[in-house]
Amino acid sequence: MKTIRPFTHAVDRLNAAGLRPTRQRLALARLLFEDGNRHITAEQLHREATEGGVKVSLATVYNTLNQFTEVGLLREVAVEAGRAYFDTNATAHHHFFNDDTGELLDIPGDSVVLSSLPDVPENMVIGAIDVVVHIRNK
Amino acid sequence: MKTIRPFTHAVDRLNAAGLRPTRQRLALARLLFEDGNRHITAEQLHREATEGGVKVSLATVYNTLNQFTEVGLLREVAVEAGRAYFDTNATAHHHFFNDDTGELLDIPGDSVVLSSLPDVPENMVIGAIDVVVHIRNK
DNA sequence: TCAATAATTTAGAATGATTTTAAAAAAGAA
DNA sequence: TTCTTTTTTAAAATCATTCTAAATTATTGA
Repeated sequence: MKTIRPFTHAVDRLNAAGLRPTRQRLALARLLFEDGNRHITAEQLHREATEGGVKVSLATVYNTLNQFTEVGLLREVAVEAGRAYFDTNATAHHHFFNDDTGELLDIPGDSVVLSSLPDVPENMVIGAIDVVVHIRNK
Repeated sequence: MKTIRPFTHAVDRLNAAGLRPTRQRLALARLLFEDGNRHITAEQLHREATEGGVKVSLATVYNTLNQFTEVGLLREVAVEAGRAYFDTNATAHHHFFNDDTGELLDIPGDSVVLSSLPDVPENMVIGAIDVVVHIRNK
């Protein structure tokens, strides 16, 4: 029996996105996508790559995260001024943010629902809607 | 006829918050609170003060915004990595963010309602809930 | 295969926002 | 006043991120 696993391989994702599968991009894509959903900063990903023996510069990590975001492989989440988080789940969903630890967490499924939407100012359209639920230790 | 206007005077706000009403804090409090709700960055407030003839350093503007936030006179809103916005409406409410202009706007009244809340992870409590509706020109 | 061309990576400099430092100035208490 | 504490400040330091220009790598076409 064979399970359908779209984009199992990093190289497929890159090809589908029209990005050349370079050594660095492949290695970063593997770290990002091969192990379920992740929430990560550029520094964190760079450290992880370096510790895993992948030689890649911090500038390339930034470039790559931004490129992946542009083509829709990642979503950038704003939770704190000063730090950018990237989420490997690019579909619409919301987040817990642990104010104590700085950890970002998906809010599962539809457990947050916006029951009404505001009137949007004249000549404007709604893009993304971000809900961040700040949590801390009891 | 006399309208009840709590905290009309900056000095009252500072006293109530236990902050010494220094020249700088008073001037900044007036700019922030005497003219309806505002959404402002440190740089913006510093420029406004300077242009208005108030001599205050950028470091003091940062200090003051952080102190006001600590005592609950302001609320910090995270909409974009890299820039901190401060909102003079410290009560629970939500925001439009204009991705084109970087302008932050209150969403009026109860026009956004969260109809259900997610289960919070073990031993954690919910703090603030931030809803940011990104908008852009049609 | 071998240039020629184009895209990518990189180290390091530059930028922008914010914080820290240590000293001077201002405020409150005695 | 004078003493003590708090606040302000300029300047340096820090942190995240982007830019630059050169070196490397990938792709294309003969």
